[in-house]
Amino acid sequence: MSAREVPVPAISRPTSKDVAQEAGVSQSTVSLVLGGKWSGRVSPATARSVRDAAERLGYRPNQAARNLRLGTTRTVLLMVPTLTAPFFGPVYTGAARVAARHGFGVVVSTWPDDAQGPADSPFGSDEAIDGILASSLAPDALARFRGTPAVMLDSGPDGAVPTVDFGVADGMRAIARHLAGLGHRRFGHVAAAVDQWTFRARAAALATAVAALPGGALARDSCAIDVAAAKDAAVRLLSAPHPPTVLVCDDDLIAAGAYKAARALGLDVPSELSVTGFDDVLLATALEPELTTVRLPAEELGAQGMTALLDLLAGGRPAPRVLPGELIVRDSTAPPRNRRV
Amino acid sequence: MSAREVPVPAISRPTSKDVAQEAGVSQSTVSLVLGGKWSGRVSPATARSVRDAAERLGYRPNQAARNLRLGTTRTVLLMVPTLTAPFFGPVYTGAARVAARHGFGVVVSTWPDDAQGPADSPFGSDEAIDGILASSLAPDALARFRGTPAVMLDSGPDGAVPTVDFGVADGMRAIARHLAGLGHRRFGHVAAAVDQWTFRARAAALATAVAALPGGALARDSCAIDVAAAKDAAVRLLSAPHPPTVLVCDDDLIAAGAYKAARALGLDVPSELSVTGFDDVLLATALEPELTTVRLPAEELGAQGMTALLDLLAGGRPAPRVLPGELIVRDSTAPPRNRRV
DNA sequence: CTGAAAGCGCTTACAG
DNA sequence: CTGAAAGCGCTTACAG
Repeated sequence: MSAREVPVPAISRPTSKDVAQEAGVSQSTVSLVLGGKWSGRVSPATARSVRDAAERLGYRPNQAARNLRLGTTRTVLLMVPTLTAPFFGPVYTGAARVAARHGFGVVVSTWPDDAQGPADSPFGSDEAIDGILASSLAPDALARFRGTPAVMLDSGPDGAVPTVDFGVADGMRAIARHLAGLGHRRFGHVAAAVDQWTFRARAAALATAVAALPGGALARDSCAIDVAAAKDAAVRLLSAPHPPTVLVCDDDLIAAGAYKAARALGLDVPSELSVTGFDDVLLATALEPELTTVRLPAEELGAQGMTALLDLLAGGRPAPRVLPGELIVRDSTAPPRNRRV
Repeated sequence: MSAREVPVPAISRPTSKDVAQEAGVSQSTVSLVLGGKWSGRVSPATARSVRDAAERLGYRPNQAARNLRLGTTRTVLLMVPTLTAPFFGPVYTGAARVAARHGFGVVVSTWPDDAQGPADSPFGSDEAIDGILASSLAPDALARFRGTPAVMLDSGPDGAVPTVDFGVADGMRAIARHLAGLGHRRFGHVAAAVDQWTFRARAAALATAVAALPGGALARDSCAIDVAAAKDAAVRLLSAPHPPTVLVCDDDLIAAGAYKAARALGLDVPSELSVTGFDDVLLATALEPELTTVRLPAEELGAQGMTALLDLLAGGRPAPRVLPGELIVRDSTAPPRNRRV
């Protein structure tokens, strides 16, 4: 060994060419075999030797080359309003599970708070995606993505784009029915002050249900999806001349705020005030008393949405889907009791 | 127009070749200009005309081609134990924010529950990543990624891999100090039954702090990070002959379980039992009374981790970082009161 | 200051 | 049943 020897080349991953050489076949054969398109075109013996060679070398295809050749990225963008709300973790999980099964990856992006320039686009590798899954977006948030195959989640029916939604109206009706059955007539709606289809649908369903109830009355106040803001809104509702006997909340987190309002006002839940939530996130069972709410299958939303998007990408025309919510009765609802006004 | 005309080609995105033609220059010039490497090599006038042409055509470079040529994917994998825990949303958010600023995307993967075969690998596009950010993992979970640049988050110091951690021991000491100052001597530790560095560090710090306290006594029970399991563990601790006057919980969710145990046993928090949490997730202020806990800067963990990984990818050797937690005193802790045993 | 050419690693007609 | 060749859209030496 002399000091003059050539520098060792950097270790690099084996390519299909290396596998071909190792197996003593051509690159085409390797591609056919490893791509699963060999039957009837390559002899079983050759196929086996290719597989063995690939295994020996630890070969893994270069995705960038594959993508370039195929004109696809096998990556999908999931766009959500925020990742800090406990609701979106499961949505991602469901979407990623289905995607992985088809060799797709999922990148998440949160919708930028401000309409920043495209230079500050939420995803660095701009446009390196095959499709987009947009969840719980404001009305025309999708506008700037025209051209990219998209499926909308939890954003309401749309003529132009395939959708997957929750049956929130049914869920709200189930709450109203449960409460009416308990004897409630004076409802307070602590609504989320968020311009999304799902909240408009909840408000409309509740209003209709209460209106259909003999003697039914509904007061509404709205707030950000935030414990402190919800507490304030609930206090306002409960301080009215003829206060509601139940607070129907648009979200479990808002219900937590309603609990605080009740406590501040010296009202026991549920004997003096019933409270309901929506979503059934972890918080619902962490609260005391445990919260009556509507369970929304968030993971299923992600999974079904991804299934629809994959279908769309394959040239299909997926039908709109609605996933039913489920009323979960726990300990925060009870018959109303007369209360000093 | 005859019925024989050739079918219109599918609309396809413009390439750098199209831009070159539009601007009347070569593809090389386009690449130089758009890649920002033109100064001193291309005349300002030419550069301008290239930019204009790109703008007119709405050109956006094909990432797959770029990746193939450059041998990089500009994608990083964030691996977390679960996405349903409220802690990881912010970690992702912080990581993605820094990544986007450098033109990188972030794919998330949850560590598979079971050691499934590589065929069922968590990420579909196996290996289409430049690096990996692994958060809160069990000891040798990273083993199968040897070869890929990695940074470990919240997994404890490691000789081989750059790390970013929380100062959990300091946080636990701050809790112990706060409690000791209030007069507590009999501590109960509701520990997370999870084999992660962070929990071992918390347990060790608490044990040391209590041992250093004159008259200090510590009992420990452990449970899954789950409200119901935590309640059971707390009940066990509180049913001992000389029960603790405070329950130090490894997680805010566990603290919620402790609240339930207190309620079931008829103990008022904080007058008859103090409770502390860890993390400061949303739940901490949703509970009644609001929880004294240690805030862990989760988003900052993601951001610092990504910064370290980018540094590593650029050939640097990032130093280990420790992010301090902050004791947040709320209403769940008070001086102990004698209690019938 | 600018262009022609090579090559990243795949997949897929096409020829044999 | 198998191989040689083209080409996806970039970037970067290299020549001029």
